[in-house]
Amino acid sequence: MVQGTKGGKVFLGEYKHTMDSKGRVVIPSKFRKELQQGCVVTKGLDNCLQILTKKNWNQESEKMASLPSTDKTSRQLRRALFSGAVDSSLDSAGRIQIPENLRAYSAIKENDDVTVTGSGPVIEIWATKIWKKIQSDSDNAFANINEVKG
Amino acid sequence: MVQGTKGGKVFLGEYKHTMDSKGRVVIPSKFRKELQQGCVVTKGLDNCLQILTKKNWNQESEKMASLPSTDKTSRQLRRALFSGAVDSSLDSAGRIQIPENLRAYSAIKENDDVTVTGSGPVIEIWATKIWKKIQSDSDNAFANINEVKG
DNA sequence: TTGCATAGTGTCATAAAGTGTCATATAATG
DNA sequence: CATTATATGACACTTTATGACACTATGCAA
Repeated sequence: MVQGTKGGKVFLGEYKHTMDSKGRVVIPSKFRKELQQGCVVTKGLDNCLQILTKKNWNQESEKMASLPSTDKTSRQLRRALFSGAVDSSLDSAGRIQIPENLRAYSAIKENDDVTVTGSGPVIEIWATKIWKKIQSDSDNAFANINEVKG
Repeated sequence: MVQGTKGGKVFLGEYKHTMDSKGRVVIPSKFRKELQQGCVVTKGLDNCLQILTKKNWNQESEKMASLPSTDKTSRQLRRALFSGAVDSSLDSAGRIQIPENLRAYSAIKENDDVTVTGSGPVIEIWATKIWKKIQSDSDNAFANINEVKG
């Protein structure tokens, strides 16, 4: 979804947190500066959530908004993109509120362990359970590539 | 039908409510500000209802009005748009009344579950039953695109 | 017309969800 | 180790959602 954001911030790293009893998740302090001006949370692949800076979101969504809604596929894309997104911002403690539908999508419940990762132009939020599985897959793929190359 | 509202409010998110016993539906608080000055409810495609801000409605209806009435599809679209539309507004509790004909169109009955979604320039109201189906279609279309894009 | 039924509107009380703030615990940094 | 920053939980507070109920308007039939 998000790609080729030339010159934009690159988010790196992996952080463990928990969702609090009110559905909030702490954003690692290293990521906060870029999100101070507001951010958008959307559904990502493999049940993760993505946090985009306002700037990245605008780039993505403007394409969508201008598609003709007479075309069925366009309508579907638009609905998926917009209905799965939320305007958000950090509170004074550096947290964001995850709305119900996105909590359901990501399978993160109150008090669950959450992994927040920097993934280049976007930040991803995972149920730690799911992240562990994905990570081992990714690591294997990475190892295999290096086997072949090296 | 509705598209390309550059710079206008972009509605985001998915909210679950019910229609009350009098045919009213709560509008999520995040959407209310833009509708305070009045709104228009129309029939949308795929059995949803759409809520447009006054501003968007004016833009749309002007486009429609200017379509050639020699073209059959244009005439049909125009009739559907205008005859299915109602001027409306939020009550003091943030709800709108859905008139009988639109309830029938959208298959939403008293006390039914309703899903309200932000879909960019417009707000859509769905019978939750129908939304669930539409959503999985939309999500699939969306996922496919992202797979391809990488 | 009067009375009745139905649909719609407005308001309130309660419940639920979300937000903000603070105190303490933990970790990071020099 | 001392200092600072960050994370977490607790709690108070605000906003929003929901259902109930009374009131108004409208149409229909006796």
